[in-house]
Amino acid sequence: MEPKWVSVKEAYTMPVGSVLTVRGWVRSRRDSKGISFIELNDGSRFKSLQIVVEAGVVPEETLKQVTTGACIEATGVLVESPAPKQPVELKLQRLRLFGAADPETYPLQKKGHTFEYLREIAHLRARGNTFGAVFRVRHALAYAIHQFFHERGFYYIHTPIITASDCEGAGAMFRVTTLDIENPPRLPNGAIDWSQDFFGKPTYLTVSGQLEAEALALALGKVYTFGPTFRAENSNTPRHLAEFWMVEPEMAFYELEDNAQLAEDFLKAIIRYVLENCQEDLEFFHQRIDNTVLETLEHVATAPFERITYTEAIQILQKANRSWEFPPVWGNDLQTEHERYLTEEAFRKPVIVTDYPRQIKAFYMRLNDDGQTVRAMDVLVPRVGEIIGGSQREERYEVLLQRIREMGLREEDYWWYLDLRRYGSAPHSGFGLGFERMLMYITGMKNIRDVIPFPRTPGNAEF
RNA sequence: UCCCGGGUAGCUCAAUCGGCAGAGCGGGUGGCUGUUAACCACUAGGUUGCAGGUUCGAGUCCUGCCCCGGGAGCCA
Repeated sequence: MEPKWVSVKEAYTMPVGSVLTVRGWVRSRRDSKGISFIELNDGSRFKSLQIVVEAGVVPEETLKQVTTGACIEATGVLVESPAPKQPVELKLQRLRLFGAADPETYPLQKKGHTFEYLREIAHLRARGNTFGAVFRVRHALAYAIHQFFHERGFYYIHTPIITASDCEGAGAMFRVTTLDIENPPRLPNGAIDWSQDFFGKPTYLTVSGQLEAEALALALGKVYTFGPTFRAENSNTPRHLAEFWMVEPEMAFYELEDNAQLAEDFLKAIIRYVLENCQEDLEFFHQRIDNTVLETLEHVATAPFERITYTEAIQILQKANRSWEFPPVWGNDLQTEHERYLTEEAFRKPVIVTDYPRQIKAFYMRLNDDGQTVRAMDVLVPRVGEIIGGSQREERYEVLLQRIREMGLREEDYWWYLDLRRYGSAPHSGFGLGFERMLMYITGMKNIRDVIPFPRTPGNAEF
């Protein structure tokens, strides 16, 4: 009978004496006289499995090809390791080479590389410690998000990727077209005739599924989306991507306070899940990437978030004994330096800021009775800044219509969105979480391009 | 898009005032009975981002462009 093929992760749980087969990629090989050691990693966990090759077990020509990056199958007996660095190791009986990796050209070395360099070889970087850990945590976080909402009675819905509304105010959009851009059909006046395009009108990649999610929330009660989102802004920062993933819950009958409470419970729950299920990877991030990660996560998972209004935030900033590049003034949006001060210095924990001036927020946010502020909320966290943005939505038809008009938006583009207020309207709220920003926060990674497998940024769509 | 900083061997970096382009790691060869970023010896490896200019002479100075990073804006 063939020995059982197991993952490295499974191998570590099997009893000494088991005969088994593992398959994976060689991290390194160390030779001594008459004995070789292979570090084999298959991505199933952070730790590799040490394979011991005694003289004569493998032909020398084969062993020579077992270099960093090569893919092999190893069959042998699990034995206790005499060395302290690993409890068990695999004493090799049979080796099969799936794919060699020419050491003269293989771009990954045993030793560390800069993240900038690894971005140029994104197709290979997941084979290293850091990116293997990032992508395992990425999976765990996605799973935790679905689990959180499912357990609370939310439905996972899918909103369109292609949209015709270009006026949500969330930034520049990517156009989607099948027209011949060298020679588009034109109207008599020379303008491009979009009625001949695939959808009969100009279309774009979505910047948010929120408006459609509201429609579903006003039928199913509690829903959420978790999908790709696109922004064509020429943003060149460690916190922005042109293509990123966003989680957007939307709840009927939730007011702003319920929304904020959900956001806090949500962040705490998904952090707790990762703390409990990704210990080995998190320890790596703590040791090698950011030595504050573990305390920060433990703290956020337990300590209550701070809640202040925008007006209170401005007062705190104005009283702060320090100089600002942009002095805080009521009516202006909070600058990055302001957000960082609030969350990193004033409170040293996540802060939920609510009730922003109406002029600086989107048309769909519910107007407060003061007529000056809207029921918006941003969740700010140390180092990353704004990680969640949300609001209670304006459910009053007349007020919403007036807001659309005063923002200079075209009423006819929002006919169905207004319909939701015309027929069976209800108070409702929701928010958006930047999935990659959450991953940055959890892993301590400093650049958003290093928490997504193949980042899309201005000038870069390789891979 | 704006403001800074950078681009030299496969990788990470050094090169004084403008004067012979170097090191560590990685690779190759050999050695070493249990290694852990193994170790020891030897060895190969260069269009100094691209295009011009100044100069007896440019990695170094000047101009333009490209790319990368940090900060800002926009936002999640």
